[in-house]
Amino acid sequence: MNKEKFYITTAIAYSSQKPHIGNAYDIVLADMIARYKRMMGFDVYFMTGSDEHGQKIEDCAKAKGVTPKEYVDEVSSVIKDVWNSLGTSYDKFIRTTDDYHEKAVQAIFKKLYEQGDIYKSEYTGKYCVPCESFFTPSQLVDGKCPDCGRDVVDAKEEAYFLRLSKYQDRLLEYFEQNPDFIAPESRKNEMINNFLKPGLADLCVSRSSFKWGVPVEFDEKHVIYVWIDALSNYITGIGYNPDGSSDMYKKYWPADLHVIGKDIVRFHTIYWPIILMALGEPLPKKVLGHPWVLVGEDKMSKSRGNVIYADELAARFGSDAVRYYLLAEMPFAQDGTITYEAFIAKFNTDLANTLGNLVNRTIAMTNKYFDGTVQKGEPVGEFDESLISAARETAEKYIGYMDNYRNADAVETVMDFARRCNKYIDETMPWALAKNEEDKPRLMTVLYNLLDSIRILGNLLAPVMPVSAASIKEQIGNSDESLEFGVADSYTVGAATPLFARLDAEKVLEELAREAEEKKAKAEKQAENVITLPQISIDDFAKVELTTAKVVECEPIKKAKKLLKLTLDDGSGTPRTVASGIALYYKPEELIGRTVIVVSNLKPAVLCGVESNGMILAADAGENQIKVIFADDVGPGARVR
RNA sequence: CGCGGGGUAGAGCAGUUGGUAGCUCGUCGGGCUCAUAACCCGGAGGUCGCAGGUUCAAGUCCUGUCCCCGCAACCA
Repeated sequence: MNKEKFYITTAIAYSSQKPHIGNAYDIVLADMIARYKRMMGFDVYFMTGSDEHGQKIEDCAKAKGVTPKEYVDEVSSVIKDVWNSLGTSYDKFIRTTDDYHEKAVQAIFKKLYEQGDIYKSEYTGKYCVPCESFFTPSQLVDGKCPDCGRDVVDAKEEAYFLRLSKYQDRLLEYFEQNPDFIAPESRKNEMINNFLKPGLADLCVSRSSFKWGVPVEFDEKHVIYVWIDALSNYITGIGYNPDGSSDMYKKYWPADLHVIGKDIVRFHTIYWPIILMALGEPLPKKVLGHPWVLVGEDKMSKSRGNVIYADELAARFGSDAVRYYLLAEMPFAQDGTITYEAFIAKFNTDLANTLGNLVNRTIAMTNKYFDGTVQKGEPVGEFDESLISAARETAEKYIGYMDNYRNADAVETVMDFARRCNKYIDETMPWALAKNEEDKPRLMTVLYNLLDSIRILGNLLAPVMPVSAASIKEQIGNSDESLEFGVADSYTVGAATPLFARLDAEKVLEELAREAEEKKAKAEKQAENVITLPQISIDDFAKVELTTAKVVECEPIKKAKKLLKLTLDDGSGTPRTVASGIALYYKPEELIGRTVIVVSNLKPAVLCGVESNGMILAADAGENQIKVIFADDVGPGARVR
């Protein structure tokens, strides 16, 4: 018997910091699919890992005073711990610092270079001589080096480029021939319209401004662009090497599914296929770009202080509950939301009340009325047919949804069946049957029907909640994995132990609020110790010319979301135009007539088509708040020192 | 006019090829007692963003318009 293979991967987690629950959704979703495919008889290989190179990591390590390798060793193990705390069943955890991976990436780069898909050219940009660094125009601060503040010069640097343009048409063709390649479909349109149709510019695939990466084998002052390095994990992890691949690679590639976040769809549906085309390897069958997990309305971010970590949630509520929430609550294409309130509500209604209680009451009755053992009876009674056909339909619908990766719909279908089972109890009223000896056979049939339904429920839920599914099997004393009704001859149940204990919402929320307070206090303490800029002399400060100026006119800049165009009277007689990124915080009319402080000797710069001569002083007043510093009691044109 | 997605009961969401607007939570009322104060039934609650159009018939197709969210550019 030759089982069909199914190779599934997640995005590898970037090892700059501990992953939050949004990052964890990626692997939980992939894990559900992997477990489901195993259940359906596939030979599944499930890979995840960590992405450990790049400038950001080099910077993080420097800030912490450790080597990059020490830094990623630490973070990578944290990532692994978080994944494990969620009971994910990956077969392999690849690290991009693994020796074989780095060697394979070098070989890939070399092969592409030798066949001309990667070529050496020049990268033009702004260069700071003392810092020996290149910057893009957008990285510059006041037109100067963001690191040292000195002038930058136009300069060229040699770099390697990947010929994306050469493969553009072939990729477009592939999209057309494989309409299911990108899911959801809206993401596909975005890629085609935004990137493919305007034309692809060749991608710069080497860096020489930092060292923490895979060196180009034949030109060691360059390191390979992190995305080339990271994407390659999908093939190097199963043994690909241009100089000779493993049998495993031949068996599993191409991947059946890449599960990734919607933010990196571009890399997986444009760059990655092109790399594979250039290597002469088949393309993955499908890329699933899932939405994000938001906290309330907002994106999770450390600076907002609203980060929820999966492992902490799992420690408190259990890994199954976390998995259940993510898989049941996340829409297919739109961003989903997590809040503690919603989490607790879902936990209580679905897991404790509907499912847990169903299992509990059924087993309790089996013990109470039959000492734990019931035989299969004739399902002839009223309501039986309806229950049994519901069981069958549930399995069918579930499979249909799962095959299309509609996880939330699949879970919902299963919970519907659990509700149907609860209804069956009310319909048949076992407690009434128990009162008459002649109804005992009927009562036995009812309980058997319930137990067999619960068995199916457990099996369907196994990909979502492996721990609870195992507990259900144990409690009903049957581990038959068939999804068909009536396969068991009899049941001998164990003791009834609640699957999920109801949560006292108020109490839990209070506790969480208290802990959040403590955390915040701690974070603030740490914030006091943050590294500030190096000290400067009074002469340095004297280079900055600050002047008060009255806002004469103010209007939004059409093409920009965050910019306001201000016309200022700075006492010089000629109006001064300044662009300022405060459109989200101030309306034009709020500023007209007020006096602000402007950095008046700043080099002009063009922003969204507007020439800006100077910069308004404003304070970052807490999260997501910017406050302009006003000097209304001083007239315009005064020097500020 | 940069590209894309969305606006459906108090909240969160479904609504294939146009044909009586559904689900979960919440809410109100009722029932039951096997069970984790759980379970079951019923009611209330929606001009399907707005305005036009096509049609015997539109949440579903077309046009215009407003708002929200991503991506891109820009946060001097």
